Amino acid sequence: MNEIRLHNTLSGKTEPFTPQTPGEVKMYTCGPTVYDYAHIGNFRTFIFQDILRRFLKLRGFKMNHVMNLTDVDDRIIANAAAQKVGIREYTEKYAQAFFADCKTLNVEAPEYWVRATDHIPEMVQLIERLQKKSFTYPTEGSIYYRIAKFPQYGKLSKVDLTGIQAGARVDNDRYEKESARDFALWKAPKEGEHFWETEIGAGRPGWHIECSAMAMKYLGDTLDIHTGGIDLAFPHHENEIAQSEGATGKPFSRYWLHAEHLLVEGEKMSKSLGNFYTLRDLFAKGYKPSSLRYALSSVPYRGKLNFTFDGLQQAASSVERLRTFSDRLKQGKFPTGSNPAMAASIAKAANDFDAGLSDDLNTAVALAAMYDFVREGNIAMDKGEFKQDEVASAQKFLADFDRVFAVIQDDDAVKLKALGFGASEGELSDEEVEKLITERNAARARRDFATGDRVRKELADHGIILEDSRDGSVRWKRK
RNA sequence: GGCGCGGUACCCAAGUGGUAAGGGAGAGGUCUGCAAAACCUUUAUGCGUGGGUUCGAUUCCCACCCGCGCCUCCA
Repeated sequence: MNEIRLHNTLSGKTEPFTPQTPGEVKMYTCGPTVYDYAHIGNFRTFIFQDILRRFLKLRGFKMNHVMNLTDVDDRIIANAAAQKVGIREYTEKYAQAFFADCKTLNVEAPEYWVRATDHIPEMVQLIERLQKKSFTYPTEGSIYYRIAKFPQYGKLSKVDLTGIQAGARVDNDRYEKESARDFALWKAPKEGEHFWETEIGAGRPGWHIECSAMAMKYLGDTLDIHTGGIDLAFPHHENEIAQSEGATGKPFSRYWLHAEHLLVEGEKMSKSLGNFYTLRDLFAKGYKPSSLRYALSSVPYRGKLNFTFDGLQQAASSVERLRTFSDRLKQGKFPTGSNPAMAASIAKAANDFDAGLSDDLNTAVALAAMYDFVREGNIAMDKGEFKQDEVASAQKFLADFDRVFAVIQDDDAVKLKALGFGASEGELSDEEVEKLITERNAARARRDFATGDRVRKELADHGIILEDSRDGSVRWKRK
């Protein structure tokens, strides 16, 4: 067990991680705004936080993890109005799609999924607390946060407020603010917009207040870890800090972790460049969920990830290598006895794996540890030197690996089918495959290789790959 | 302009003051009836460029070039 170290945006340093309560981690993740399907950039961040929570769980921590769905904002209000449906109805579709996408990518459900619109009273209460402490001021029915009252503002993102003039308008907000950086806690209703009637007036919440209110409701005043995409550090997280710490006077989160963005083919992903992808776009092109998960998790979270289709293909090959080895371990017949060298190799790999992830989730190093073991394991198996006594510990290591990376277990076809992909016509059933393999074996037994190869070709045309092994048995898999 | 990130082989990518992990791809080979899988060899005397510090730098310092992000909604 290596010391877990995480890079804290707050300090700008990589620090040893210890939760407030031993053995238990209070974590909050800024989830998606459900106004559309989530894209691969979103999932880079969500897979990062998933790997973090999975690793912490592997290390024995009990997770108390909250993830929100922002289901009220300008885009949602505008889109729902355009479609003449309520915002709940509008967002429900995308919320369900998001859950399905998470499931498809093996992004674990947090302990709590929370929605902004289910927590209006909590937000109102928090705003009232801030009002009592003079952190707010009203303007034309809206309520703003007075940043001048919170001197530490900027400590997370290191923004420098000098030069921002009071009263300046830096956006097209039509309400008057005392200072340009002041932000809305509560927005007065606009004509025809959805609004809530509350103790602090009619209106709807500003964007930042939901996270403060929900995080503190479920996790208490001080969280252990708060995660999100790098773009959220400012202003979203900075504002969360201002709101929460303004109200409680206590640190809001002890560690802040931010995932870098991804690029697509070296460029910023954007709809206008035509390089904007949702999961469904990729699955429709025939890529597998496991390939995407691998591609998005193999580059450590703090660096930019250049997403390319070539990279997706490479990821598919890498996953295949792991799966082939895993199958070999499962199906192989190993000689009795033990092999101390192999036992040592497994132990070293397991430790290197843990050391990699412990070092601020260095997934590249963790993967390298696995591949080192795969190579050594294959060599030993080829020589018949992989013994029964090591099977259990090897499988344990693979299982632990997959508790974090979650790519070895092969259920891509099932996942795709659930989303309505795959299941291409002409797909062979397992029985049909087995029948053809039997046919081929018979042909090979009488050294009729022409027939045997014809059957193999037929199977290949249906996406079935055969592997003849030395003992005469045949392994097969779907491409 | 302010703050920040990055530039390592064909591609992805880790990394350290002492001479470059791992994966993918290509080439050759072993095994195989042939494949597939696996394994072996091979592909950076060099880690954006130019200086400096040092016995020694890819790793530290300075300058410069290039790409990118945030500063306004954004994972």
